[in-house]
Amino acid sequence: MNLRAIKPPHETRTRILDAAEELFMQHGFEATSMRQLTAQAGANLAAVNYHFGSKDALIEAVFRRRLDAMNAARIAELDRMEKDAGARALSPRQIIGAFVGVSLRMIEDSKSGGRNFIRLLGRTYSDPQKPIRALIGQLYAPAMERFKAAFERALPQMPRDELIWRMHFMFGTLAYTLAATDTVQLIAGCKPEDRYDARLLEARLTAFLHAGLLAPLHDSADVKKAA
Amino acid sequence: MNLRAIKPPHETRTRILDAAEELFMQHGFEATSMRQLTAQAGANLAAVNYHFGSKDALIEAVFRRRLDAMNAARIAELDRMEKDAGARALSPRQIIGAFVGVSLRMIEDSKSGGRNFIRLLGRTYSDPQKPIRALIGQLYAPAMERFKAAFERALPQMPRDELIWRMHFMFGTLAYTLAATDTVQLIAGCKPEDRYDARLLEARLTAFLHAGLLAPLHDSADVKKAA
DNA sequence: TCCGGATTCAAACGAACGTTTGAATAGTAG
DNA sequence: CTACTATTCAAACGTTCGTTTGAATCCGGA
Repeated sequence: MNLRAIKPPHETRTRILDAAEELFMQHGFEATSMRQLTAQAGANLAAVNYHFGSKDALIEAVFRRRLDAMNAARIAELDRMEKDAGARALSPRQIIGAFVGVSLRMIEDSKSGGRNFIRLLGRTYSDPQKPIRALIGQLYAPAMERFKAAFERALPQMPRDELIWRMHFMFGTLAYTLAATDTVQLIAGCKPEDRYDARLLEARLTAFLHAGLLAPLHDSADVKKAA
Repeated sequence: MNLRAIKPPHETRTRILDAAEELFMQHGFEATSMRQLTAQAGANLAAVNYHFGSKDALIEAVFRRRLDAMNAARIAELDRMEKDAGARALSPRQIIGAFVGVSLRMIEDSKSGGRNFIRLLGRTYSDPQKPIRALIGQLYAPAMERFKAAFERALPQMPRDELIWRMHFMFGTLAYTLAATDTVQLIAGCKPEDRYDARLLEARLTAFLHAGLLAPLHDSADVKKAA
């Protein structure tokens, strides 16, 4: 009977995913042991292998649970804005907003544990393990294509390869900002209480990314000068 | 006798550091075992503990070997430029160039293994292990202070906290760019042969960072609109 | 009530980990 | 050559890891 969804909808499964999200974020994948993880989830050591098959499969499940929905939300916001705009092209600022807004709104929701996931995600973009990055890349691919197309339409005069690099830079800035919101204290003794004012952070980040995306094109003189 | 510096100047030590740099970059700290590491270095398994004391101490040594020199080079370049400028203030572009130039020049040098280190460094900024990030932060602190002061002089009209965040964003963009120069292929089927044209990358990155740093200040209307 | 699949549990497995040990070797100063 | 220190080496240590096993327990449907 696959009616498990009615009464306890994978209660243990969910608790394991939540615990994994938090511990993976705090300590990383390798440094989080199954014993530590199942203990935090209030489950038996064997529960992970029973419900997910292996630790690697659990890692994948942690990302699939949230990332599909996140990227679907991004694409939906883009669709909605394009429908509202009718024939007019979207502004770069709107497109950026659709991309970073989803992440930053999730960071505010400390209830459902979305914050843990966002920080975990930011870390994982540059994870040394190739299969993990491959998974992330695969889950991101559809949204990436969609946003690339939107930017190309909004910035028809920008060379294709330049746009790709600027998207790369923007993506990196977002990833790092999400992953290392505590590192900013290293730059300055920043008061930690306003670290998570997501609206202010969104305004700051959007202003930075927007300006970077629309930066004047470097000319070959710059390249020669840098040599 | 501590004349070891004449004939074989810590030959084994150096080989271990080189191997560690490469393997840590490829697989991360935890996923790199001492057996794998010493095998690649052509040394005995016990050599790491003999020369460094422990695996953690080796990790620290890997960063100390390069990071002190890197930040000294950054500060020296800043000093030189300020001396050349005399009473005039440095331009933001010059300061950015001093910061990213050192990293990007190191990525070209595939001979001494600097490239491995740069990519390893980019990854480590967002390493989940707190002591590792603390070490990096500590090694970076002097240069960070120096650059913050330089930016404050170049941009006296910019609010202090805004500048800190923009430095944070710039730092993140650089870190991610260094760490994930292969991820750009996920955005588009980028030809891998020009991935490491460091001069072109420096021009692109500098243009992006410069525009982001000088972005118009967001006003409170943006924040309200984003809500 | 009793059955049968789903889930939980305690216990154990073999493998791999970082580290330690004590003997063997290399290389130099006296 | 001898004595001594620095280094290398093979072997083993105890621990922890992810996973497996087989019995115990839960629980809805006949």
